[in-house]
Amino acid sequence: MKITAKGEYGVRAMAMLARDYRAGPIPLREIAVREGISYQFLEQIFLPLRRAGLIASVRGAKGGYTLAHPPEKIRVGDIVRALEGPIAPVDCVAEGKNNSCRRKNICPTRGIWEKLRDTMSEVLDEITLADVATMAQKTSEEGS
Amino acid sequence: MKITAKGEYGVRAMAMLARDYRAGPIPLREIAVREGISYQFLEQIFLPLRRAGLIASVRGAKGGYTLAHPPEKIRVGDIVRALEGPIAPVDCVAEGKNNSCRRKNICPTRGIWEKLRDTMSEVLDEITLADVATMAQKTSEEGS
DNA sequence: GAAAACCCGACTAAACATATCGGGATTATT
DNA sequence: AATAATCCCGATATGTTTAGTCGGGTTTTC
Repeated sequence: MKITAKGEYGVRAMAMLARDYRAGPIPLREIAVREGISYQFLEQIFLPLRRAGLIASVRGAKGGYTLAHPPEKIRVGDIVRALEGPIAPVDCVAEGKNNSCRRKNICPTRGIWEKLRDTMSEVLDEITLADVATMAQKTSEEGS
Repeated sequence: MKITAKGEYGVRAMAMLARDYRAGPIPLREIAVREGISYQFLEQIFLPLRRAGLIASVRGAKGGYTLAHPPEKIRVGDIVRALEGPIAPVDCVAEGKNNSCRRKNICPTRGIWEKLRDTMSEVLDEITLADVATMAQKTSEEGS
């Protein structure tokens, strides 16, 4: 019932891009150092994020990555889906895979997983990167 | 973001025990056959369920398993926790592991996972085995 | 005492997660 | 034009987890 390191790192990295939005592209190496994540592993994470249209890249010297949209337009659910695939507690109720399970009509537990899937999606789609930035703000104030 | 086969099979098997509650102990072999699950794998699943006090076993010939409590007293969340451990999308916010993460106060993403964890717990704890039996009833009526 | 059933640790093959490696392509700066 | 910074990306390696098997034990009924 866990997301992978890719998902976790991806959300953290995107949160950083959100914080520094409009500051020009940030090189991946810097993100890796600041978050304490392997540079080469982060590369693997940013590839699908770019292909999903969540980030934009600038190649060459002085290049790096920026959010492809303002933070309030990017939902945590988008990031998780790009890195982990469709949200689903069990395969047979995966988002976008409707009606494929042949036991659909006789499976007594299907309803559980559908409800769980929908709730998980809702939570992750309700939270945008702008919200994450705000939450971080609040947390560090409390923390001091 | 998926539960394992143990969790899925466990919930299915418990749903069957709920349906046949008060019919005397059901042998594991029968459950395995009826659900199409390997008998030896099911054994591995029923051990933690018993240790968690969710099922009662009767040894010897004519033995088998029954729910340890009425279906309406057993929550799907109990089953999942017994088989998968604490509910948590990431380790650092695992149920029962409060305050252990040292980045707790500076982590901008912690709030996401806490909210997701709480919502997942709520959903799974809201559904009892009695509800699952009812849902199955409804589903098969629609299906025909 | 034989058969039915639970009990339970140890093992294994395959899949998955978490990286690392090696090099190529693009662009800013000098 | 050369250099350095940076993204691009397939292949490989390593470790862990999952899903399932094996082999034997214990308890109880008939």
